[in-house]
Amino acid sequence: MKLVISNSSSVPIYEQIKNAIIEQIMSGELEENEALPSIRSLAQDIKISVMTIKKSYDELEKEGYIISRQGKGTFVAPKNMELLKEQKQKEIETYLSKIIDISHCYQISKEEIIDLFEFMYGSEDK
Amino acid sequence: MKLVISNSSSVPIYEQIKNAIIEQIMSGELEENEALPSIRSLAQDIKISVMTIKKSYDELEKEGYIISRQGKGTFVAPKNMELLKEQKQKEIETYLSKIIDISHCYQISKEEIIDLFEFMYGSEDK
DNA sequence: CAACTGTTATATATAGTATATAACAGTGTA
DNA sequence: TACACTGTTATATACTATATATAACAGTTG
Repeated sequence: MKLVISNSSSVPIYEQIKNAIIEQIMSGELEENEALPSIRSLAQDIKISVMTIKKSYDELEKEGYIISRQGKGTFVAPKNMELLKEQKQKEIETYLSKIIDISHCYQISKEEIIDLFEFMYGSEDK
Repeated sequence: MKLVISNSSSVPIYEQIKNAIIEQIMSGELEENEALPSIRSLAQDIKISVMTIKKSYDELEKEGYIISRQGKGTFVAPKNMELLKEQKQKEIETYLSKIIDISHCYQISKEEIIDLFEFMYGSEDK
């Protein structure tokens, strides 16, 4: 499993791992029922404490992305991705609404924001 | 001074105070050179530690919104339009960054978001 | 001097994050 | 059965951010 973790980021390591795994599940890189690396092997692989991996896996399980079975391993859960995507779309709408409020207030054009968005979209680390 | 502070919020209290004051400065509710409440009186008013108010004021001063004078008090800094613009720009960037994180994580394309933005931009009340 | 301002220092407490180590428990296989 | 994997739970330590409390210090004004 490929994971790029930054310990200088303000985003906690366990959350970086969590997000990276969600991303891989959403992209299909990790398929339904596929086994994730064991917490010990992943911990050793990316030089992170076992307990930190455990925390990531715990939250992923609580949110329904994966399923852990003692003695067997951890697996990608079957999931309705369309529903998840729609939920996240609503979250995006909330942020867009705030941006629109500000831009109206300060007469910032639609195009300016789209330009900024495209610039940031391209330059942000994945 | 009216301030609504939630101690259950994940946003630190000192930051809630900071944001509330910035908002009042930008809306004109607090005018240039107007005196802010003293750290002790504000602390007593909203039942918050003096040091927490101090931290809010310190950051506001460091960012150029207010000016503190030992023995005299704390005052709204002369308005700097560039500063205000930059503040709003940063706010927009924060929201865009969150949107980009989600879109990367959930495989939502740049175009989908731009389409959604343009639709919302046009249909929102002004 | 008294009563306000802000400033600085010290100490304590709690929560979140991260680590290390150890023991416990379930699964599969030689 | 013994072993080598899984995940689980518990304990301890450490660092940081946040928040509080208290005290002393310093400048301004009446």
